[in-house]
Amino acid sequence: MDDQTRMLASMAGLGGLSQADVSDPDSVRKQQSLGQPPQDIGDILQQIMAITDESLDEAQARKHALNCHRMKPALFSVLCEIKEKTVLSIRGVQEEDPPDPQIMRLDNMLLAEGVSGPEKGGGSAAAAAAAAAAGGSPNDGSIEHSDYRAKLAQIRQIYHSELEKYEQACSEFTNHVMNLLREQSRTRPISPKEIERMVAIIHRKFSSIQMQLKQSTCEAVMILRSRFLDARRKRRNFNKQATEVLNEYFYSHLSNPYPSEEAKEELAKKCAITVSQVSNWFGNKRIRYKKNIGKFQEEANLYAVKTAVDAANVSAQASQANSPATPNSGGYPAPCYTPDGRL
DNA sequence: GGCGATGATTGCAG
DNA sequence: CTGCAATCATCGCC
Repeated sequence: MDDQTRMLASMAGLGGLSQADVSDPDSVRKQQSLGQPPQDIGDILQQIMAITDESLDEAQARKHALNCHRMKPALFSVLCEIKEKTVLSIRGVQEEDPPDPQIMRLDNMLLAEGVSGPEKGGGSAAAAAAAAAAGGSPNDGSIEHSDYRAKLAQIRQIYHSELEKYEQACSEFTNHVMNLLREQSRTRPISPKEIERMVAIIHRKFSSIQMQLKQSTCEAVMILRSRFLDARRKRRNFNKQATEVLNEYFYSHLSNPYPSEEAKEELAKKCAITVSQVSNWFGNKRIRYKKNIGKFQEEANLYAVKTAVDAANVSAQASQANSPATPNSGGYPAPCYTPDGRL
């Protein structure tokens, strides 16, 4: 016990004590017994600060001297002994870290979105499923789809390159620390278990950084999805032919512009849009027509003429003049040719 | 960029 | 559920 104390005391003042002092522990004891500290703390600090002014060679020489010190093996064994005792208490603190549920959630989502999974298939499958769920129109679906995939691939690429960078940095840092610890284990006792623990700590730190990366990647994917799959955002005007077909039907049924389910299906097929899009169109058209008949007058006349011509063609073929196809009783007011555009 | 047109959504009534 | 009315969000022209 007394020997150990003496040795530790010498160790503590090693930097500041001369070789003679160290080799004579009694001198330290004498100092202590007189109520004086082994060495003034200011001196020690000065010594430490002085190290930064030393050249690397000097430091190396000092280190070498320390390693070759004749007291070194003895001190080392004492430190090992003390370490052995303290490690026992540390061991209890060690916790087995279970897989973080948040990381698992993020991983699952990235996998489902095809960001972290295999290169092909996953992403497009997810996009296809999402597009199907959104009920995208068949005509522009492929364009949207490829655009979505391109963006997703971009996110995927950034994610993987960042992940690789983090992993590389992690392993580099781990190696560096391990080398440092191995180097230090020559002068102080460091068990493999401790190195392992340090590596685990480093990995935990890096995995928390990775989690941030995963989190922001998930956010990016969510934003992408909402941008591309929100039907309102991906609105495309119907093509000219589709609008013409719909308008033709609307103005030729102005008295009752409510297509039956069959008529809607027929129109949907003709226009290459969905039935609900046909319903939307008619809903919008009715309300907008009613709100401002004047504005639609020209259009209405155009289609009235068109249907009349069509009807005339049909009747000419039948060698019979029929009435126009526009019945007009009890429905929306039909347009007329007033110069001020009012009815 | 402003602005009207237009397809989609939402909330409500019947 | 359907239709209406208001509103949103984007398109496309100037």
